[in-house]
Amino acid sequence: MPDTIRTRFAPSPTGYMHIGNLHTALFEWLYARRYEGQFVLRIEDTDEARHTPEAVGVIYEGLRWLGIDWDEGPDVGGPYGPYVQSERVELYRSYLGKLLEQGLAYECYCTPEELDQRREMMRAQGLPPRYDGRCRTLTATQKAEYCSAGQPPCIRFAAAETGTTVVHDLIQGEVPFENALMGDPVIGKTSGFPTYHFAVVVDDQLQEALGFPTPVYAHLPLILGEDKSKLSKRHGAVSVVDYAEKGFLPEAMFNFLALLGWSPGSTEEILSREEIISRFSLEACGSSPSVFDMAKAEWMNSEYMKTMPGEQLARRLLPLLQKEGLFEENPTEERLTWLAQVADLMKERAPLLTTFITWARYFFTDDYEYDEKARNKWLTKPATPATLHALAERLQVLTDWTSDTIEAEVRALAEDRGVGAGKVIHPCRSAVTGTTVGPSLFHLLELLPQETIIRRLHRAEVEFAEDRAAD
RNA sequence: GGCCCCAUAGUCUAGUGGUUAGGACUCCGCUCUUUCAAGGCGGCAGCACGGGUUCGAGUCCCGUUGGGGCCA
Repeated sequence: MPDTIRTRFAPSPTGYMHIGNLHTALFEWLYARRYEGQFVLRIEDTDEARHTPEAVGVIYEGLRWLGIDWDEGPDVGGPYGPYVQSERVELYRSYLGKLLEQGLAYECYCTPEELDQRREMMRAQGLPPRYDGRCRTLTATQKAEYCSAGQPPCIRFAAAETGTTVVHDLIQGEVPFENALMGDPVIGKTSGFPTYHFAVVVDDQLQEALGFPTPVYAHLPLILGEDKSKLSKRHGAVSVVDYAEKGFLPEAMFNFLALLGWSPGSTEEILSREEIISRFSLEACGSSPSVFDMAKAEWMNSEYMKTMPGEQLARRLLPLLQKEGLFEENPTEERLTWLAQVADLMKERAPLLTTFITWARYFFTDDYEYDEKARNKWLTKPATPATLHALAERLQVLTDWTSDTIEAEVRALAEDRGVGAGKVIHPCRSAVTGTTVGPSLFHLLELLPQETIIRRLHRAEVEFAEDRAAD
């Protein structure tokens, strides 16, 4: 075991960040933090065709969203830079050259068509389709011929043809590979770029050349979709921004992902970031893939929302509300305090920030729908318009707008009419919020301006009185 | 197709030879409340299969099946 743990996360900048990649990054980060080592970010963009600066930004954002920081990386630098592979091509080229010189690699002039054809033949014969190594033994004259024909070679590694290579993996155990089964892998493309595999190996092994111990691998199990196949785009939301946009709190996602493939060894489920770091270990990581269960992820998110102070929750809600046009761009301190009160009142219910906003819409606008249950069960009842009218008249004259005074009026009205309080409460809730569910009615009324409530009561009174007249 | 890894309820998992197999999500009841989408209480449901080893196997070994990964 090396004295200093160094873990590396090496994503390709593909323009979006998969939640499975984030899971991998999290575990590597946890391991580094647990043992006070370094977490290194390296961008693997040797696939020249597809890297853009924005795509690298997506990776940064995904990691930052979850609260993962890196000790070395393209933007922060570090002693073993550069940390973007495309900036290291000269380095890889020099290693390719070295291998060629030593006869450990050779130039291969086979065309993709020829290779395909031969693979097909081998398959037809029931043989494993692997490169037959024919270019290994090309003579100088043959090479010259190909060259003059203008055909650029790729470079292959002359792999051992017998024996077994054993890779030690901290999670998967000893993983032996039969050398005979593997063809000579391409390590340099015809374009002169190194292949992904070669670059990775050079980068990892370079640490050894620089006096670090041989890198040790730990292959984490993958995340699967609900149908148990590898999580991919067709499973719907898989990119990190999708979860952020859905309204997941990063701390909840952190907790949830940590528990996917790792267990603290107890029955605790809600664990803080610090607890997770201090209790993390590779031994406690499972080695079988696990399914991403959205229902449980939402449950965990709701747990975090419930325990979060309203003030803090309000800050998370604010940008989403503004985006929906439900909140002003430059709110006053007073308005933020009010939002915190709304958050406290509603946070028991919603599983996500977005559902919170949907469910709490009536706090921010008069523009909400009456849902089916509110209409059928209360609003269209014959007595309702009169009840709403009477309630509005009583509430209108209140000089002190608090849940207590409101409750007193509501109950007094019910008593006057000789009905249970529910006969006033339910129509009122339906009229003022458009729905039959929600928090304590008197507390929610208290948080809305008196005139807003009066207006909404009258509006519903008129609308449903007319409704019946039209029938 | 070859090689490797894995296998506890629908899902995430605890469990390292002797447990009534524990927890959580989901689902379903009941209950409280002015409502539930919240709270409280309860329930359904699991060691993939077949052989061994052992006094005794979820736990160890072999095979089968299934899933996943890597290679091509």
